[in-house]
Amino acid sequence: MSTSADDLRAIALAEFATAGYAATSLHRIAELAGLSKSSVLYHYSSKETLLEAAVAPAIDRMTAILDELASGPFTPARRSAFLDEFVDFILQYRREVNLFINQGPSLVDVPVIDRANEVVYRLAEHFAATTGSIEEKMRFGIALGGAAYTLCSQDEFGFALPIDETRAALVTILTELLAPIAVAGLVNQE
Amino acid sequence: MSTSADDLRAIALAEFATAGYAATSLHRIAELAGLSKSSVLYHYSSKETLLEAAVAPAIDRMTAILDELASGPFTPARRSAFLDEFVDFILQYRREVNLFINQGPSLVDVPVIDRANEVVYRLAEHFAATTGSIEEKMRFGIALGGAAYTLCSQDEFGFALPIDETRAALVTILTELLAPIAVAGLVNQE
DNA sequence: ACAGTTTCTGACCGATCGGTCAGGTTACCC
DNA sequence: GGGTAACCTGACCGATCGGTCAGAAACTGT
Repeated sequence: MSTSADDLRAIALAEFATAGYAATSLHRIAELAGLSKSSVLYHYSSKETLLEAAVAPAIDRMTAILDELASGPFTPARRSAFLDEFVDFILQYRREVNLFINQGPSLVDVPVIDRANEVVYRLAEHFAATTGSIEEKMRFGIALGGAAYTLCSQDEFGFALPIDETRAALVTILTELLAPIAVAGLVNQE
Repeated sequence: MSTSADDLRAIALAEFATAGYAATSLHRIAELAGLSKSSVLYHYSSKETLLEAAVAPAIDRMTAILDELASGPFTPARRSAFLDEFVDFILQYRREVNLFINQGPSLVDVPVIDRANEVVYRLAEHFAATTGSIEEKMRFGIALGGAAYTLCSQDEFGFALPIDETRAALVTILTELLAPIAVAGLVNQE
């Protein structure tokens, strides 16, 4: 609600994504926000709560996209629309996605990360279903992990690429990567 | 030299790659090796030394591949041979590569990681040169980050895919992803 | 001006971190 | 068997971690 709480959320998200959850101390977050550590713990009762607040919107958004996707047949038109939505999602929530991809496995005991891992699993399930070959699984993994890596390393290297050009390139590359999977999911051809 | 030192190196590498360098304590490594924390510090004088021992072979190998690549013109035959070598490298050193990709930016103060980041930069330079478009940069990033993600999440999910099939799929996908860049690097066509 | 609520802070706590050190244990060599 | 070097350990250190708590400071409505 207050600006301090929102500031803390944004700062924590950026630090968690770039430096890592374990490597980011509450003192560091407080320092960046111009507050004391106690104030951080006033707005968020624990470090874990802060992580949850930081990543929950991204999980909710991705869940909504998946629900919408599961509500009807996977026609080519829907496939294309989904890819656009997915790219927008990755662009808007690149820090959160990077956090899930890079630190998800090492934060399994945190409930909100489990929710995120479930969403990733649902997404993988939709693309590769149960009959996915090894190459299909790898195409999906490379697309997801690769997109997350490239987008967040932009932050880390300090410069920001023009967003519309980035989006167009991402749609091109992901469409190319996932095309065989999407076709197989639609007509299940060998 | 001794088996303890090698065991520690292997255990530390696996833990650093999956749980993260900051999140892995010397006590944890010692526990997995069946030793005391003091014994770990007997074989490696610090946690940073242990990290260096764990990742140095991968950096040396990648440096050698890049030196060889820079020693002559980038003919199609060399391009194909390089891709094979590169895929073998990623497969053999998947834990190290995953560590560089995921934690490189957050470990900039560690000298050996700086060496790794330099190697990644040399690699990127070779592919995208100075004229690389945004899409070319992203193709390279997705290939590298995506391959590292898919290979290491295999470890994390507990099962290992057949290696020859994995290698074949990886060559196919990376060739497809990097083809436009390699061609541009050779003849610099628009 | 007053009371009440929100926001913020420093002092403090137990736990764990990486690292040091003195000394015990094992293995090898003559 | 004695010496010696390699290996291993528990006790300990200062620093930092996440988190608690009592209370100061600032803002609110009346």
